[in-house]
Amino acid sequence: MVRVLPDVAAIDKEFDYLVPQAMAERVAVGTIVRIGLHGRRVGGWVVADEVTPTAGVDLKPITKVKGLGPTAEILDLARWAAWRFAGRTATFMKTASPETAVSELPAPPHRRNPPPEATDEIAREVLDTDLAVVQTPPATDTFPFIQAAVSRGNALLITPSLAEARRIATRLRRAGASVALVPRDWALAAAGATAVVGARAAAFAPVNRLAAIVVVDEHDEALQNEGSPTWNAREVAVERARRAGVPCVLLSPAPSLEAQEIAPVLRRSRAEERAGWPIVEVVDRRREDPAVGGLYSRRLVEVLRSDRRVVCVLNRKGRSRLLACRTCGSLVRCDVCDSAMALVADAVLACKRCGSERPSLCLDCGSTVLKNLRVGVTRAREELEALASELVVEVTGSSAEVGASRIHVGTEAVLHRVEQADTVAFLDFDQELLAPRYRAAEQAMNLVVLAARLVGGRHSNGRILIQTRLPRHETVLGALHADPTRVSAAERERRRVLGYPPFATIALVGGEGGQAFVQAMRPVAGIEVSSRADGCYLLRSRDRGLLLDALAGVPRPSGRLRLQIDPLRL
DNA sequence: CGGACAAGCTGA
DNA sequence: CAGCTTGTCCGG
Repeated sequence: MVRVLPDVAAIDKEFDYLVPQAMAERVAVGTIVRIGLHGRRVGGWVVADEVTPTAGVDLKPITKVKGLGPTAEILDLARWAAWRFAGRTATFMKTASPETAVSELPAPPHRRNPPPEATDEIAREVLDTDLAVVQTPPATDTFPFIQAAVSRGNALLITPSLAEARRIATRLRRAGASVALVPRDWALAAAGATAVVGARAAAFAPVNRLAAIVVVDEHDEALQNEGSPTWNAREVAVERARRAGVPCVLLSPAPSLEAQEIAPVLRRSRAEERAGWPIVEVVDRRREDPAVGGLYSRRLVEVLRSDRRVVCVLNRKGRSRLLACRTCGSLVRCDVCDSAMALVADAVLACKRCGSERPSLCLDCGSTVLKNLRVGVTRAREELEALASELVVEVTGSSAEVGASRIHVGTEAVLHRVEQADTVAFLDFDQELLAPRYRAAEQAMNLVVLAARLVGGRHSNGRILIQTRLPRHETVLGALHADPTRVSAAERERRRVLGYPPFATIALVGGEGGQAFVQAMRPVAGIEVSSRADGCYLLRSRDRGLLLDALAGVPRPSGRLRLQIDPLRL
């Protein structure tokens, strides 16, 4: 007899089933089975073996053995993740399971000509520690860390995107390693590939005799699930390594505050750090002639008319409007929280972050004449084309293929889609800096990292042009000095004071069942509860365990419930 | 989640 | 009161 966790999102319960004699051999903890539950057939995972019968229930047999599933260790990890991110164990078991049924494992691949010994000294060193965070400049190769991990035995390599995982897999195969790219090669990974590589979900992938974990671009927000549960592969990787007693290395050009809180950051010398970043030029928009819309500085036009391949970034996603004083050029910002303000009614400004209002006038010079600074990518493309007297291609998330054009303009997506450039120009960096999100400064730095990768380091004459009205902002200075710690230093204090992650844990409770859920939670000292304008509830505690235990202790009310732990957008 | 069953609503 | 909708409960 076994205990089974059904693969039904809304049922967070386990049920006991009989194992028919003919199936007994193929059933163990983790096995994926089919069961009859309340008149329907559903899938599920065996979560316990040789269970003693519960009195007073007549058991049904398992209908079918579908195939191999996650190991008992991964099941435990899934249970931990369900607590850590206030989700369901089944959600994580699904992430940990193969896409299509695996009835048996292939023969374990023998370690071919052992991968070359890692030559990088830091790379070998960090794999001798339990947990390391390494600041790797954007234009430097992180492959030595991957090699160092693989040289220790079977390694798990987690990247923000499958595309990046594929690149790493290809390089490792060339180096002679047997590589499983998950989710596709789940069976090979379970059988014992030397390297298991994949995106976020790889944090739950099977690895036979795990020896090390490397998280590439630990700061990348793609490592966190957007929807609920908002689980983060970095956190899962750290926990998995801890449980397995193997080293875990977190790599990033701009380590997140979350990573910095779990281990000290290892950095290279200033000279090496600087060499790995491109030259950054800051254009102070307050001093610029407001040419066409003020978005195109003289310096930008110069670059556009040169022979350099240029990528222009203009994030006009979202509805937020940005205003500036027509007289002195200052940005209209909230006098309470410093966030950008929008015109909500005739002559009334409202802050998008804290909601405070004031009459529409410039606090710097008193002028009441403000201008809307928002220009969309489509308009910008036409204007850039006119300025450059050359074809300019627009690139957005959905738009067609990237052309052979010398100049591209687009939203953030352009940084992912264009493969190489000589200059990346942020037409309106203030929109990133002042975005009404608590992580705005860090997110803006992440864009600079993407831009730096596109243009390469100092040696390749890569350049980044930042047009801003906030030239003293720590993100601008951080980019200018090739020093991302400036951003984290400023950000750390802000978040500590305001009680944001990683110094507090936040649970955003929404959905129709949200209110019932919050009310069912009895008040706990140390957990602060507030309701928001959008009907969601925000729970905050400086003590993560306290909040997570409290959340786990509340029975889920009927109706949809959206629980997000430390959402990235807040 | 989704089937079962109960309670509520409608029209002849 | 049949025939249908809506709501609540609970699964081995």
